[in-house]
Amino acid sequence: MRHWLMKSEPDEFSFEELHRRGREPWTGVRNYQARNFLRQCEVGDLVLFYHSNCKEPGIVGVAKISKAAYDDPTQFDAKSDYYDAKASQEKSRWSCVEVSFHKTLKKPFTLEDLRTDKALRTMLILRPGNRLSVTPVSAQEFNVIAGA
DNA sequence: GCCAACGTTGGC
DNA sequence: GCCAACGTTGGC
Repeated sequence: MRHWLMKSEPDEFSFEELHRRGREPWTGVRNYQARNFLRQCEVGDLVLFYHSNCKEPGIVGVAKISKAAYDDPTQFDAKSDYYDAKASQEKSRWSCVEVSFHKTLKKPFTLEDLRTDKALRTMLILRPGNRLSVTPVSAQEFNVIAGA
């Protein structure tokens, strides 16, 4: 089993919203590196859910991959913000997964906490200019943040 | 709203 | 294939 970190702007889609809905297709990823990570996701993998672009950026909960990668339907939808004119049903460019609510952290693990913890120095999310919305996380890093 | 650090696009 | 221009992300 692998572990991941996924970013979302709470104004767009928050962890609380995922809690209410139970499960949600993770669509709209339009970066090749992030897409390739999505394609490596397997059912049962655990996901750190990170809130970005907000008052207190950080990890607020854990989600679980409930469906492995499939063609992101928003790429074919001309009305979608994520429409990609260069994609077609025959030539899909983008993938999505489905995530499910797993658990809420008792206390958010803030960006400041991430930077302070020596065991987390190597996390991709902390690299300057890292803007990937999906990144792999080691089991050790995962456990530091979300407990055993 | 600013700006650094990217990724993408397209002319050549 | 190079690279300048442009767009986006995300912390502050």
